[in-house]
Amino acid sequence: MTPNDVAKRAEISKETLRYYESIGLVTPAQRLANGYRSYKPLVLDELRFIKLAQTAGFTLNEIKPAIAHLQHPEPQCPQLIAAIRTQIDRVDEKINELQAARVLLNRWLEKLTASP
Amino acid sequence: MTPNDVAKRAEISKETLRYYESIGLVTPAQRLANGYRSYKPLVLDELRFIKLAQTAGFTLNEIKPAIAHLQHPEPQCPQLIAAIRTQIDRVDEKINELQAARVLLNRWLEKLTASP
DNA sequence: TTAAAGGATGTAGTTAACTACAGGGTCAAG
DNA sequence: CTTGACCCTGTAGTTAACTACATCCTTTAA
Repeated sequence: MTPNDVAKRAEISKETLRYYESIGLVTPAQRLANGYRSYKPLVLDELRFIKLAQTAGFTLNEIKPAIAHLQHPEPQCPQLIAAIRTQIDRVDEKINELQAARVLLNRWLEKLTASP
Repeated sequence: MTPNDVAKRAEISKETLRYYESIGLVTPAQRLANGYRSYKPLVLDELRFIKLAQTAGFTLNEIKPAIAHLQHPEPQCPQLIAAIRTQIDRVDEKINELQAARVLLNRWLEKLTASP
């Protein structure tokens, strides 16, 4: 796949794709004879994961090792399992925070829409 | 309250507090004869809200009008009510995204912990 | 064969949200 | 009457995550 294809499919810009590759976040594309990048479909999974992780509030630096582990799925790797568990905990924490925020917003709304 | 007090109570740095005031995010402190800042307790509510809104993924620019409305709670202000509803929707959206991320992480975990 | 579309590299600029000086003032305690 | 803990302003630096050039190369369609 060309950078353009990947960018369109993953709904990111080509520049961002290059940036991700430059910081070693996604697996680098292979190169054709002319030097053009050629991506494997795997990169789409990586990008999908990156997006999800970002909305989950993780930074690219935090996402990096997870992606790296994704590449080398040594079965039963206990570190990876622990890492995922940690990430799940952090997602849960974020969800709780958001729900707290939601409650607060709702309280306001009630105050404002209550009979004057 | 002194800047120090506020910072400690709100668990932010004095610099951040000054920064928030400088961009017009929180209600400015009154000044004593010597020029020192003196904050009203209200600022603590504002800071608490800012923290919540930030964890909810809102930027300071998005938070600003909400805070401003907080100051002038004209009863039945329909714009404020609409704004809060919008914010609630966005929080819900974020929660959904996080839950999707959680599902994905769990799937991975299951794959890895399944019988080899 | 040339023009458009896309590709490559390197570097510089941007935005958000802080964070850290530098250089000076105030004030209570000892 | 000085020391230490705060306070002030202004400005510059930092980090993350892009985003935008500038400059040059390759391939395909007309």
